[in-house]
Amino acid sequence: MPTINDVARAAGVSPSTVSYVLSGRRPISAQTRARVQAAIAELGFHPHAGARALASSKTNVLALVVPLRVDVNVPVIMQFATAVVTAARTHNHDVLLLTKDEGTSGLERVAHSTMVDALIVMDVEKDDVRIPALRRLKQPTVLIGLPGDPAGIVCVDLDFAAAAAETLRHLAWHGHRKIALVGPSPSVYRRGTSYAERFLAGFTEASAELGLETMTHPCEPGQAGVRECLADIDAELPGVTALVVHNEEALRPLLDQLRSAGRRIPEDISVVAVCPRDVALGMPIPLTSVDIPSHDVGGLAVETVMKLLDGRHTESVRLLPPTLVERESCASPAS
Amino acid sequence: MPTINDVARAAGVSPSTVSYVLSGRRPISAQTRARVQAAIAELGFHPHAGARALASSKTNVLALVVPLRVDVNVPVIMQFATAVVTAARTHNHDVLLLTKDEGTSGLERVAHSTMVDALIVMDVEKDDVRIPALRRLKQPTVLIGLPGDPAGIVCVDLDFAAAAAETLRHLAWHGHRKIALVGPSPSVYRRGTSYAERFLAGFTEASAELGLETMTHPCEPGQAGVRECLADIDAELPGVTALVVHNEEALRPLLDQLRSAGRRIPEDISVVAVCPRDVALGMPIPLTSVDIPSHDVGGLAVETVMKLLDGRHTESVRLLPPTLVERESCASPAS
DNA sequence: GGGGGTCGTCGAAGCGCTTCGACGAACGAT
DNA sequence: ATCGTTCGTCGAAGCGCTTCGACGACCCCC
Repeated sequence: MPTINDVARAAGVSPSTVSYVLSGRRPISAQTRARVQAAIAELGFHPHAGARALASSKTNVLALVVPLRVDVNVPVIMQFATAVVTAARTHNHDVLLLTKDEGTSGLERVAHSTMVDALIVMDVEKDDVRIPALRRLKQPTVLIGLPGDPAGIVCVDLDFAAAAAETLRHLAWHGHRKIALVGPSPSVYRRGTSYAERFLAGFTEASAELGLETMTHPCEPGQAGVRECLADIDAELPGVTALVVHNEEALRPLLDQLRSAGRRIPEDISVVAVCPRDVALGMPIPLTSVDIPSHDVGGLAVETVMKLLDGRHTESVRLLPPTLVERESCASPAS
Repeated sequence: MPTINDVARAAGVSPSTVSYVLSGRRPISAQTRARVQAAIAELGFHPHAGARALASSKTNVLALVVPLRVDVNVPVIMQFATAVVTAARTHNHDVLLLTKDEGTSGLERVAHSTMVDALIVMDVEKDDVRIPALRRLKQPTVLIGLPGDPAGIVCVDLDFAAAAAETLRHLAWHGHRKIALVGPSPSVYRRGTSYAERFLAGFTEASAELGLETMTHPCEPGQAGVRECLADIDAELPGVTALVVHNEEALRPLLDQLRSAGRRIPEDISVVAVCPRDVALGMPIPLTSVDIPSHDVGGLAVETVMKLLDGRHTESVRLLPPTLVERESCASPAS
């Protein structure tokens, strides 16, 4: 592996000049620059990342903390991750992958040992134990999600409360008055997962504002969970004409269940999903849905981190507005 | 951030002694070690990763290259990734996430700049353009998959040829003679994806050995693709009594399709899937399947990398034997 | 035509760690 | 007692890069 000294010698300049060619931090004459660049190309020189980090205190690496639980939506996580990696590369950064199960100590390890310049943390809970630790780090951090107390930490996410309101507005506009929310599994609520609570709160509030008759029900995974959930809904809110489904895994069995009960969509019951676009499109009937824009959120997280890294100011909480797209799962109730 | 010098001062020893306490590369008296460790704990010292990498030429970081295509099985990839990260951590390594779309240059970038000690590359194709580049790197590499010419590179994977044979043996044992393979989408074959070809070859060979009447058919994603695939199969191999499905995405629509055509599983038609265990279990009927042990393969990849890193020898191709587990989707044909 | 700037380049220091050689002390064997 | 070892520790060199201050050369303006 050639070093910067080899390049300098080959180009007949000093190592510092090579460095300045690379960084552009000082003016270098066109001829010199050309010679240096030729030498770099010829020798196949790549600066040593460790040496660079040591000298400049910059690693050009971001940490990305992903959950690896199974009850959480794998494709969504994957979309976030690829969005983050792709966006990071456009800013000349690489991504170090951490799993949530290392908890606080994992964050501290990579931060204290200066392996990364900044962190992006997914799957945030309401009273996330990692938050106090994150506040103490010298590296900037961006959360994907919204903890109970976001003070001192920058957060980005979809505006789930607005998303909930959006689904209800749409259904109300179609004329629905009795609407049930099929939520995530109870374990998600139990963990205090941020997006679940925000969606629930938005749903309840919008329901009151619109004067609707609604109920909410978590939904265990699997056929059995869905069956039970639907039964409870029918018992508690008889004559329900629309379902808002904020549970990607339940979606499929739920549609199956409705079909085998002879309830047609949208003739007998309307459904609005909250899920990634491709999931909504991959169902037997294309579902009217509020998109979960993993890609945008991931990209925004990276942009925000970059802003923080070069000291620019940024708002501390940034919630993306939801967009509902109409497909084929909503109609006016038969009445 | 305290440095090794701060620790040395606090413990009343020289920096090199602290280093030897950390690395254990020279004997240190119990008292000294205790004092040093106390100082480390008190100051919250973490060695600077860059400095360490520079001095020792070891980064304790692995690169993991994942595909980010959409036609490829997201949950499987995610399982690989988490298995790799988890296993890497047990060896005190972290994982840098690269996407396949950076191609050869991404590999060269992280390798030449000494960001990683070794690489693990997923989603290998038969004539993968990255292979020659990988051979040239000074860092050891482990492929998950099997290229056409694996010379000079270590590979680990499930033995897909054996897996195919296993499915046929099982179905033959049940008395099936007419069996069709529902394969991955044509684009997967077109790309020369290693596992698809190996499964196909194993299927064809075992079919001949067992004297079965079989056919194979790729399957486009989506309901339409499945419908077409089934129609072709019925046309080409009338009276087919069993299906081997090597296409995770097609699985669900395929079952739907069979059901709505009034073909019961396993009474009218048997199905063996090749997919991760949880996918097989998540279907309306628990499917008899050959497990794709992402977790084991990921773990094995890391173990292999570690072996290479400390100079131990390792076989150049390691294929895990498949295991078929019986569930409820196979029975003897009505005859 | 001399003073003040800017431009382009160099040299040296230093980032925080590992590692090698050296060296005194302690110890067992003769 | 003496010599050779092993044990435990230290000092210094160096890993490859960035960055700061310095310094000619050159240009512009009064």
